[in-house]
Amino acid sequence: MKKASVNENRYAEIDAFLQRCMPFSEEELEIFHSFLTYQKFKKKSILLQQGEICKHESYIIKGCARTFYTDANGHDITLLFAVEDYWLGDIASFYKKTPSRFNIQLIEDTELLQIDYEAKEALLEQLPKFERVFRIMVQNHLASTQNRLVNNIAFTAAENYAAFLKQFPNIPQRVPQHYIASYLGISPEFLSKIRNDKKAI
Amino acid sequence: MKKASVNENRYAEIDAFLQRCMPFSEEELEIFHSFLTYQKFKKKSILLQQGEICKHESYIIKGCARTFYTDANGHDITLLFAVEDYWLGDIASFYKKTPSRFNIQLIEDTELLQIDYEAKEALLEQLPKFERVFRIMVQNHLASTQNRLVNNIAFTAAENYAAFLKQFPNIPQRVPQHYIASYLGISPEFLSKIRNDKKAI
DNA sequence: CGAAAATTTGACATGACTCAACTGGAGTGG
DNA sequence: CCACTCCAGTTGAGTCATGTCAAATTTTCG
Repeated sequence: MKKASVNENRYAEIDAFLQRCMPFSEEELEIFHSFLTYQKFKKKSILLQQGEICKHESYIIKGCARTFYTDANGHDITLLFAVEDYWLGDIASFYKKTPSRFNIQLIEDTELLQIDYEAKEALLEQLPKFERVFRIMVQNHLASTQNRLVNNIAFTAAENYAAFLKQFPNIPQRVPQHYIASYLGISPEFLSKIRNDKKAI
Repeated sequence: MKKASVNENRYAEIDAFLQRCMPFSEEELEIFHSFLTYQKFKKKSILLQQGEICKHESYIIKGCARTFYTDANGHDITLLFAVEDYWLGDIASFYKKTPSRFNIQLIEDTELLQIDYEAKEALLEQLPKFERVFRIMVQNHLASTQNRLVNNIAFTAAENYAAFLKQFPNIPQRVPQHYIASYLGISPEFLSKIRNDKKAI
């Protein structure tokens, strides 16, 4: 009895996520759940490695991860810090089965709900409504990536850092500072100096 | 007779565009066409102004445009050069009816097929297959925006310029050089210097 | 507690910007 | 069709933002 209720809870957040896009019946949600796999991973696990095919899209129930690109000199560029209620994956790799452009690494112990390509296609076949859910998700992701691109070009590192703190006030407590530098596209040393300058004012 | 065939031709490219996503019947295509509006615009027209609501998504049959953000200092950042077979719009503004983040300006006389919000929703209602088409379009757009973000951070301006020439070999003949600088996120003077250095080698 | 990792700090190097002056071509009105 | 203007592109000097490298310090975690 108790166990069953724990298992149901597993889907509470993702169901709420869906309902924010459009209404779903209990039955539809249950079909949806049947395509998902629940997985726990330890902190520092690599969920996806640059160059490999991205096999899953993953919804974060609990935990924290970052998606990043490693360039030829071994420098990272962080594309995303993902926490509860975010999705992880390299969309291009997942759909085209091309080598992934990014790494995904867990920053905390993390619980995921995963869906693989075949399951996702089957879900979309059975419940075409989900096309719209995923379209909306991607649209939002695109809009925020466009904003980042513009900000990165238009503003100084200090301005971008201030905007980051405002937009993600809870991220700095959860991720090391040099990852934030890598998100902003600056060196860790320079971020340290920015923080110091700010304190002085 | 002749006129009819000209009108049909109007849809040749966009139909091919769709068929590259998934198969469509003649009938489905005709329904699709019925939601589109054909429009011609003069060079230098402003299709969308930052701050206004984006009322249409526009497919380019013929012509050239750029999407750009103007920052507080009046500097432009070009997000996209769009030519034949591209779509234009500010996706966030279009769906959420929020003020547009970007300007869209035509660089050449341009022929478009446009769809507005109501028409798009009606199309999706009538032919839910289109959810998938638009999802795929947005996914591709997201993937290329992610790549741009990474390149912008990871590479020097000279490297990004070389990559741009490789990826879009025909754009430089169609758009002024300072727009390319604005796409790369550098000053026009600096692009000029990069070009000069390159010649010297 | 000790080792390893993260952060800070400072000196120096460099990529990219600004400003101003100059050149050259394209469009326009007389 | 010429003369004029205006905008795009180039060039150079000086400056600023940010990077690199190395060393010192602090924090984290086994």
